[in-house]
Amino acid sequence: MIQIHNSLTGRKQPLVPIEPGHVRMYSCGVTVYDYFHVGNARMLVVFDMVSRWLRHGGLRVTYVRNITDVDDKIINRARDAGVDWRDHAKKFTAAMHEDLDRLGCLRPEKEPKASEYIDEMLVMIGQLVARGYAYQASNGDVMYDVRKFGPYGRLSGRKLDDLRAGARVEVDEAKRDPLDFVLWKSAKPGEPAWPSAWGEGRPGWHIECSAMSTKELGEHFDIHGGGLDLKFPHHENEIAQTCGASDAKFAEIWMHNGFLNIDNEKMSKSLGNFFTTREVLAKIKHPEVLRFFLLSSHYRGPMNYSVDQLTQSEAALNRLYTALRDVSAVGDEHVYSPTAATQAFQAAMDDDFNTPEAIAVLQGLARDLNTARTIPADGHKARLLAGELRALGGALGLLQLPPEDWFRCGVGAASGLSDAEIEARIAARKAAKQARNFPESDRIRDELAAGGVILEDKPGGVTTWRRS
RNA sequence: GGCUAGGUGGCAGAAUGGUUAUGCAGCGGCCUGCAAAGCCGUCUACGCCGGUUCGAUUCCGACCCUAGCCUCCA
Repeated sequence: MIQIHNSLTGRKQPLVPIEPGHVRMYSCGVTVYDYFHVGNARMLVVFDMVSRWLRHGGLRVTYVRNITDVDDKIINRARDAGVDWRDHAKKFTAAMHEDLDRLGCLRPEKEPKASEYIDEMLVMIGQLVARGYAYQASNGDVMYDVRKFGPYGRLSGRKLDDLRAGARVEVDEAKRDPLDFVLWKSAKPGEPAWPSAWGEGRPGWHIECSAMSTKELGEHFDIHGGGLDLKFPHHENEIAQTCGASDAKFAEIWMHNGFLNIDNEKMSKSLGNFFTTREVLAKIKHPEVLRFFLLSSHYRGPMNYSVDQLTQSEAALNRLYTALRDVSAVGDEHVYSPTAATQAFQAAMDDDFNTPEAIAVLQGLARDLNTARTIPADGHKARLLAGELRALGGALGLLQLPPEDWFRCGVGAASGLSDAEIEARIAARKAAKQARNFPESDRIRDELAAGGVILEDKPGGVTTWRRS
């Protein structure tokens, strides 16, 4: 039984799908106004991991992750670039898909775009107005009246009065309460606008997720997720909207991933201390390094981004792929008999997706595998362990490359020596070694090392290599 | 000010009321022409102060510190 920490209650609870055997989950994706940053990548990888693990357990999963393609930032960026906002959003949607594919994130069942759900949003706003939860303010905007929604603040554990005591609330004469938020913004010249009962305008940010999740998953579904920064006010507002419009039960479990920090400060676009996923991918050996890094600490905790951390992740993957090297090339790697490792892995993942613990299990498995492969009689055992390691890694979206591909890619792969040149150097070294001309063979090895190629002599005169 | 999450060994990062996390780094050994990789062994912990307990890093309370939210943000 999978236990999940529910942000709504602050406790773990068993996942009992509303519809037996079928989990419906929604996560708030990104706003496509620029390349997404590594902090966004964390959320995207985390919920990809969640959906994978649920499927791994035999559940049918309908995963919906939205794309916000109508928003102030997009409109502003498009205007600055002198292009239509739709084209701007399309460009960065395509870029997002490229980067996500490289990170090994599977496509969700559905990726609704806000601009395609305007009608649904207007229906929901209409329901909110009709039921007295929303009003049209003097400036034409349609506002949500938070005082009317009793449970407001439940998710974030706040009371309206506490929030007001914060004092830094904006002054907006049009609002009945400073925390009232916009459902529908009245049109301004030059901005995208749609006709509505409240005049031409465009949606506020929060309403899109209520409309899209309801349309695609229904009013009552299993998991709703996103970054911790969306807990308040975005998710709080979503609850107010969806539940206000129809007495919906909405999401059973709310999941929030922690921040990716840099220098122990939150990485965010407004602070300017961020790296785009694209930049990071260009600097590392393989996108799997970033995926591994993002899964190497528990999803709810904070984690710190640093080059050193990425290097450690790369080293960890080197170790795992080294264990798989050569062994996995033999036999059917999908056939294996689960050992205690599979059980431990499953227990870790079932306990609120404890990926660091699960990764530790993989590392223990790698040790057993390394031991088995040094014993000739254990060849079969080694193959089974390799199969198990790959299968478990696959549950996290890791370790799916042929090991040789992993070792041959690297920062020097494009600019340095070609594979053929390396092989030629190795042959020359082998000749020198056979002539017991060790100074020469060592010179060749050092030369290759300087070019980022590390040699490893194996029994039987075989030399393998890898790029550092 | 209100609310939330944390403080674990050189670094990263889990579990756990008494017993090895795991990886990297260090040290010793095996293997190797020497390396690399691997294997074996090994050293560095549990913010501070009280309490509960036969026993607490683990439970309870106070305190200190850090980060985050309270304004767009994964």
